[in-house]
Amino acid sequence: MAEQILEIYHLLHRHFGPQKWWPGETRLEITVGAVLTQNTNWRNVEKAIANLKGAGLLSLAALAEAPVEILADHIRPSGYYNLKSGRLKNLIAAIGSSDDDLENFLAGDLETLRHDLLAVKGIGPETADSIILYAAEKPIFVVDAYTHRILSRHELIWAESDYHEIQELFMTSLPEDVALYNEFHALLVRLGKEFCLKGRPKCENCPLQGV
DNA sequence: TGCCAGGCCGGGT
DNA sequence: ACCCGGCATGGC
Repeated sequence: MAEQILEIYHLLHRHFGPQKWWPGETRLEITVGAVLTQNTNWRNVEKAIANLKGAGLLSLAALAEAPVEILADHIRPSGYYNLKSGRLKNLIAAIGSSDDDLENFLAGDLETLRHDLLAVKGIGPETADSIILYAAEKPIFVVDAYTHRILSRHELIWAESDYHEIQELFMTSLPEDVALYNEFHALLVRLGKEFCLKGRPKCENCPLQGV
C-alpha cells in the first residue's frame, strides 16, 4: 500500500511537474485563503483576497477592527460570505489582533496548533491542516474531496473512509516532509480538476492507470 | 441552463 | 450515531 502511494506521487510528479503551491504571498494571505476556499473554486477566492488587499484589510489588526458586515461585503465573490466573514472573525479572535500574533500562533508545536485551530468554529480538519502545512509549514498531510475521490475511484480506499483514515494512509506511507506533503496535495488537486470531476463516473485517461 | 467548486455546522431522526 | 439541508458566487 505504501508503495502505491509513492508510485502515485512519482507518476503525478512526472506527468504534471512541480506545482508551486499554495498561492498566497504571506502567511496571513494563506490563512485567510484557507477559510475562503471552503467548498469554493480558488478563482473566486482570488477575487475576494484582492478585494481585501485593495481595501487595506489584509492585516490582522485591520481584520480584527473591521465590522463583520464589511468583511462579508469584501469577500462576497468567494461565496458563503456571511458564514465565512464570521469564521474569519472567529479565527482572528483565536490568533490575536496585532500583526506579529500570527507568527507566534503558527510557531507552536503541531499538535497544539491543530488543537487550537479545530477549536475555532468554522475551522474543520481540512482548513486546519491547510493552515498548518501551507502557512505554518509543519508536516501534516491535507486531505480534500479530490483526494478522497481519486483514491476511492482507483479502489485504494473504501468510499466511506474518513478524513483521519486517509490522512494516516498518506502519513504512514511517506517520509515526514513538508515539501513533499505540499507538492503531493497540490498534484492531487491538479489531477482532480483535470481528470476526476464529480460529474464523471470514472477518471478516464488519467495518468494513474494501472496503479 | 445546470452543475460544480481545495467544507463545515446544526438540527432532525 | 448517522443523514441531510443550508450556505452563495462565478465559470464553463
